[in-house]
Amino acid sequence: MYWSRTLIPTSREAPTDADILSHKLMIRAGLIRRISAGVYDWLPLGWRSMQKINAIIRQEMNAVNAEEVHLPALLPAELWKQTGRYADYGALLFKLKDRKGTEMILGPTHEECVTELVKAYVSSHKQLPVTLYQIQTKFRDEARPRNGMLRVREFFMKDAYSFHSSLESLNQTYQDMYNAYVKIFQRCGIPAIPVEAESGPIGGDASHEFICPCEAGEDVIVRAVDNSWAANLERAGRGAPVPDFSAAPELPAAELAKIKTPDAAAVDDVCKFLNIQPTTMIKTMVFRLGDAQSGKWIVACVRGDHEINEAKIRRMAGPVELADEAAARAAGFVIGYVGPHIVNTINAELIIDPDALLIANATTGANESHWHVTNFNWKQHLSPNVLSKAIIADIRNVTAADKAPNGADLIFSKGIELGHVFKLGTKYSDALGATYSDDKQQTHSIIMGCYGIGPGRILVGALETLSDADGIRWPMAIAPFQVIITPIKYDGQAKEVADRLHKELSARGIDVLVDDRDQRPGVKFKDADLIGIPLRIVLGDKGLANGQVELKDRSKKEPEMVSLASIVEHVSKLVQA
RNA sequence: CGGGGCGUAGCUCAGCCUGGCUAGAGCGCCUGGUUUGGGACCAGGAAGUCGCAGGUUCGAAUCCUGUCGCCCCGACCA
Repeated sequence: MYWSRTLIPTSREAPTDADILSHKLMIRAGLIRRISAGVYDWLPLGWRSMQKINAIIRQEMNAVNAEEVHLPALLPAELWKQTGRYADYGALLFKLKDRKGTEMILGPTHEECVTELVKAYVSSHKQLPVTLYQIQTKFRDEARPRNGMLRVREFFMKDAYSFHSSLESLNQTYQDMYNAYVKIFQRCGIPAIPVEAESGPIGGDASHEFICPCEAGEDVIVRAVDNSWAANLERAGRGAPVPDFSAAPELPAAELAKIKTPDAAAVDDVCKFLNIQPTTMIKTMVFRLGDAQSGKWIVACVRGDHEINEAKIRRMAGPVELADEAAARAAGFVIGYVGPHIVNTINAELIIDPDALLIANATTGANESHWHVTNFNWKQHLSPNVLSKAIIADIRNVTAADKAPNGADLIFSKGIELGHVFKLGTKYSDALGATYSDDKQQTHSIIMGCYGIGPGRILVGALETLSDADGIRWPMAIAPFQVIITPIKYDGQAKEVADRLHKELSARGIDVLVDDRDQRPGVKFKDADLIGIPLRIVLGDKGLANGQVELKDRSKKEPEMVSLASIVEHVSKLVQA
């Protein structure tokens, strides 16, 4: 391709609304253009990279016997109502109606759709396992699109779905996919760490995320310093075992002492006011499981310096949400000043984090506005009935004071979620009635797995982790062009040579861009660095007079001189490498 | 959804507070010339519904009201 014939709108300045590095570079290098919040055009350069990423994904999916399909983005809402996800996704779903008034949605993912497909045609264990995948645009009406291509409303996603008649088969495919993911990210040339992950609203019981570590990322991951273990913060468990109730301190009976704490609801405020440490406080939060009528209250307690992990509470208690403040107040919870002993008088499930259990003579809310209590002890101040039903469980985020399962210290870092593999089980096949008959004519729900990758995020991850002050540095495998030919002046012998090299390299399957613009050399060099093509061949009069051209690796400081006679061979080798 | 900020030329922004000539600059773009190995220079030029609607006023980019769009922070740590 010739620069003058395509559309590569580079710019010296990034728009002010671009915040993170990858976003600035994507705009400046002319990869994308925003058309609306969280919706982007892919320009030729960006699209070339996306296609290369997708090609790698396809190859690795095909290699593990996954077969590509194309499913519609426009889906009947009814299908989603059957699995309950129409409600679960809520405002995140793009909803619309057709001319007849039928409710439709734009698919944010395709479990329902693909399960429906398999249900229609698969009925025997002999047809299983089967794995289908697709790469296409998905839609989510994000509350706040942000960070350029990182959180968008329309985006590409590769999602694969596997269907099985046994857990062994699911586990095998899960492992194949996991391995395929490792290969995909390696081939794309970007770092990706597999971490244990929460399966989230998608359901299921086991999952891993692949995280590209970088500051722009929205996820927090926890790793052992010796790399023996890594997990999403949502999922990361305390290294130490969970004790039972007998671990609570035994103390001589003491009265709860009320202390006035005017306007000090937050732990930090109380500590400042009373001059105590957060580690001596019990933080109590109220959650709600289910709706207003049939639901129940959940009271969760952690040590004052710890953060409650809602995902952990959900995992053990069901789909809880932080209580609506007004509703909780109406029920008698003095939000801001709740103490665990509230469960003596209000019927609620009590969940206690082990570290909160171990505090002796704790300070906590008095269940009365602007009052706290001290000398709180679990065994003394909870009624025996409540005490016998209380649950001790890990319900907090791990901290730097915790250890990995093998005892190693922990490192916390941010990262971009590139991909996610889940074992789904039968959530969707149950809901939609996707079943098979086994060899004894018994009917079972098909067991499923699902495996997603965000190709756009691979691109973002590459820019975030590999760029330098001059611009992008594409890994060879996903570079929009592998070679850029920069004639100092596109004229005379340089023009002849540029055209010939373009032809010869292209014939070898190499993607070549010739900068044929009538620009000063400085402009061409700056642009070449900005768009980050891995190899640059510079054609200057002096070199050509001696049968030499200059070869510059984007990631190296100095260029090398190569004879014109051998440049095609030389470059071909570098591209293949 | 809550809070904050911003919409003026393709891009970055000034002008607005305190209303008043024909709405400006830099980059980019077009023409001509000089240049040509790391974002050149000279001369000339094109390009703006000042987001949109309404209002106040003799007069609105500027003040008021509404509305749309965009960006940032927050949206569980009581």
